[in-house]
Amino acid sequence: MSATALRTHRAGELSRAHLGQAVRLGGWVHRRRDLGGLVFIDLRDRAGLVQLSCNPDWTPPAVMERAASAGAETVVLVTGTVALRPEPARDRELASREIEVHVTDLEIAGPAQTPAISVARKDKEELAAEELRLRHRVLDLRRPELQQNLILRHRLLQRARRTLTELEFLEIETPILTKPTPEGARDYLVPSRVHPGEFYALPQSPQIYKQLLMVAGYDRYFQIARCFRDEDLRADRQPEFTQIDLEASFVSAEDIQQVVERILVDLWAEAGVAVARPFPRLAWRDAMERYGIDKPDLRYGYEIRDLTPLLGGDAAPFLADVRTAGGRVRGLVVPGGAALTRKDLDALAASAKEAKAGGLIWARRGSGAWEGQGVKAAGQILLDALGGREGDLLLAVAGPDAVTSPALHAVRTALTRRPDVQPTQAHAFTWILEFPLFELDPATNQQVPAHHPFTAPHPADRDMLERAPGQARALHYDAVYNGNELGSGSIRITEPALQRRIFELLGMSEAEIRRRFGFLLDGLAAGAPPHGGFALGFDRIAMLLSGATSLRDVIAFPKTTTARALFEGAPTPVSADDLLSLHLKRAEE
RNA sequence: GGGGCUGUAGCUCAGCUUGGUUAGAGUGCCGCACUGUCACUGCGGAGGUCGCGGGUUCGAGCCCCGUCAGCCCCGCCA
Repeated sequence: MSATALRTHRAGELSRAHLGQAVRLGGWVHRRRDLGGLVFIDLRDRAGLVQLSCNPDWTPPAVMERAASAGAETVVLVTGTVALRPEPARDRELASREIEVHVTDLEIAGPAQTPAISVARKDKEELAAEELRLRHRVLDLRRPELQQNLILRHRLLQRARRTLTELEFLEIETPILTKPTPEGARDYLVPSRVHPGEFYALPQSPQIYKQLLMVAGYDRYFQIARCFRDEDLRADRQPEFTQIDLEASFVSAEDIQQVVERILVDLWAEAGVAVARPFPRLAWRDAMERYGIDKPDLRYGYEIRDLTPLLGGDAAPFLADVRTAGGRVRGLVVPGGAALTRKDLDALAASAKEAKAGGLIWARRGSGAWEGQGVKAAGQILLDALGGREGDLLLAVAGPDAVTSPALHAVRTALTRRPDVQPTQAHAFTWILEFPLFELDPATNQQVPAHHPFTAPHPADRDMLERAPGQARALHYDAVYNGNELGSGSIRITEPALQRRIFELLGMSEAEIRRRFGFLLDGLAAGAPPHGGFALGFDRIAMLLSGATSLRDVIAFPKTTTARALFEGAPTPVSADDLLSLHLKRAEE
């Protein structure tokens, strides 16, 4: 399969099975070892490395000379014979260790300047600075690690396509030049040349299109969709990213979860990891109560408990104050945690304070005696009530849930990162169900959709929409893996009247609803089947499965944290003529 | 929008704490030698606007201010 007009094999494919065969290879000079009379070259291609052996016994003088002069990263075309290496010289490092290629001809096909960053790193040689790696991206992409990441990414994409196709999903593309929609993030806008003053937007997701495909009767849709959001970036966030986007008709939330579980199990299998189904399910409220976060890492224990009812009348006065103010005291038990040093405790307290907690209360039981801070009186009662044993540590935070949840999540995360802490399982998937339909935007004190405005309310909470919208649950579910949100989905609103009412609750006028979402409402009015769907963050999945720590290591040409492309140099200023033809004028400062 | 870290040879870094002779190391690069190496080895050599601008000082890689770039985090990302 790898044979072409110019080569018979890939270098990395050669093995003992090819002994004695005449081969022709094309690849890059990874390393060269010139012993004077002998020259060895490690030849690299996407399949791996093979050693080329140039020896006057089988290599003509002119070829010896060319081999000796081929610098790192030069592209060479090689003719030779696969041979067994001399016994003591067999290298255990290379996949093709037992064999080498006796070179009879070698041409320089693509001379290379001395590489600005090294592709063939020595043992322990540090990676070049990321800025240089991005600037010289072709060289960085030659590194076997990045090649492995992108090869795995390819296999994951193909596996997702195969699974979805087996499940009778149709891959349908949707527009990239689309209509600005008031989703959460800022849009990337594209000016129209033929319509002065008008703009397309790049899609933040194909959300409305996929719902309209359901209305159009396509039943099950998927797309490996590129999405664009003009927001500030992180290690796990790029301005353009890829989702495995899907939608299906005549389904319940459970149906969608089955499909997503199947995809995730197949993707993890593709990466060599077996995971069991079904995934555990956790209501959003319970996740917040037990872990303080809507994407808990279930590889670890340290569940959060409500200590408020356990506090007797002798509780410290400030705890009583918290209680009367409607807050609670919540905490967790660290088995064996009494061994933590004062410095460890200070570090944990710092993470709680960074999450805006007033402070971290602790109590520990050493050999018989109780020590503590803030809850001296209550510590023993609490630990006893929680089943804490000698050597255990109690950590607690007081205040409203909005304070204690993030603080205890931060404490719990800090605990799990301690080197002596072992996860109880390697791969912990979970579903988070029944998210709230709305949440309060702290900046504007306005009701905003927790997910997006097309999410259906929970049928049991339908009457709460008017009475207490903040209490209403949604048919919205997230897939969570080891504390990472992999994706999000929901059952959608299909009644035009209800969809209209949701828009109103979000503060939109009739005219605004018409202008922004008229095409969706018209679609729903055309006979909409019940439907719902999901979107998986594919880059993040590829990152987790390849063991990378940044999305940039699973994307061929990524952007920097300021959304710049250092390799090709985008964005870039355009000429006055270009602006003019787009009817644009640069705003004066 | 805010906070933090980093920026010295092609690359990776030391030097900065406490300002003072000619800014070092490893690697890469160039030259010479070398017939079984595999991080080849040995000898020799070239290579620096110390990110950029300004300031303090007799004197700045080092101190101060500003700025640019990369990375990490908060806000933001339905």
